[in-house]
Amino acid sequence: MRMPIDAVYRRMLADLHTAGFTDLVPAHFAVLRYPGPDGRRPSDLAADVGMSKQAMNYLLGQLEGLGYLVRRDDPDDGRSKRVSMTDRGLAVRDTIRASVATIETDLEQELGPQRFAQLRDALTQLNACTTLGGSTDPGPHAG
Amino acid sequence: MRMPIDAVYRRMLADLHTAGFTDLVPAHFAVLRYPGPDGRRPSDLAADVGMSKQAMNYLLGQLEGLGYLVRRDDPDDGRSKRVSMTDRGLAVRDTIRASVATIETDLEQELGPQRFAQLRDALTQLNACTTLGGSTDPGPHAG
DNA sequence: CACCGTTGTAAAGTCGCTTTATCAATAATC
DNA sequence: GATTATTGATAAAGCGACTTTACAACGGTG
Repeated sequence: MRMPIDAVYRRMLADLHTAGFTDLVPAHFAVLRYPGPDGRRPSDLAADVGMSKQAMNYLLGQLEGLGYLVRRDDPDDGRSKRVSMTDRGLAVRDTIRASVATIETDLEQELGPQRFAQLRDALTQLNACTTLGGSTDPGPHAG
Repeated sequence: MRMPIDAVYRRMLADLHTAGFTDLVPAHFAVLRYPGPDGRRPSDLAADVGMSKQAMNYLLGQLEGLGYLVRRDDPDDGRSKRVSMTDRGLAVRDTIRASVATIETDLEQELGPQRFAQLRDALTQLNACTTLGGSTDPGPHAG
């Protein structure tokens, strides 16, 4: 189970690199994932991924430095900020979506339409079920 | 796809902790995985996991310090060493196997026998196929 | 206004690695 | 048999991706 998902991540990163976004590293997927950070607050993004605000802000700082997004003040709340994707950031988002689409097509071709649908449904069900339960909270442990 | 496997890892670690092996951390799974390090050489283990010999040796040093294994000289090759699991190490191996068995049982109960078998087969096929291809070589990148 | 919770962030530390560099033992070549 | 290349382990230093701790700015509530 571990190998296929690792392969998917490698493939996505490879697609991004060949598309010219060579400055992205795997850690950035914590930000650049569905539904994307555009218009959202750093704290909320951190909560989504299950890591600290500081760690998320560290990644956001990197992506801002690379020109993928900017953090601007929230007009409605003086404390908070809002992430706003640049054109480059939107291009990355589109590239990721295209990559995922082609990967799914490849998987469907490998497994056949029926088995692919079964796999998708099974994983979706596991996502929602409580059997594997457990919080996304990383808990107190360094590393 | 990512969420279920993360949940499995958390569950395995939780089972180990409740079984009394509270000093194990996720990184140790790189060593304590099928088929286990017993009788094997550090270099080979590193190659299996796809990381450097130094990193593997770092983990082996931790596990040796915790009393899970020892590194003794290879009688057939003066350069190399062989990993030998202690009783505690063997107990961990058994605990992991039991944990995996119960997790699979739970998944089978959640999905039903047929869907569980389908999931297993699909993932096995993806493991073997070249569509997702790509080497396990981490390549030259720090992180 | 005083109080408390929240947001962002700065600083320092930790962990799990990688790269680089030795050193010893073996294997290959002359 | 001496020299060179390869393989194995491992120490040292460094980096990336976090964490914990600490704090200042802001906002809602009494």
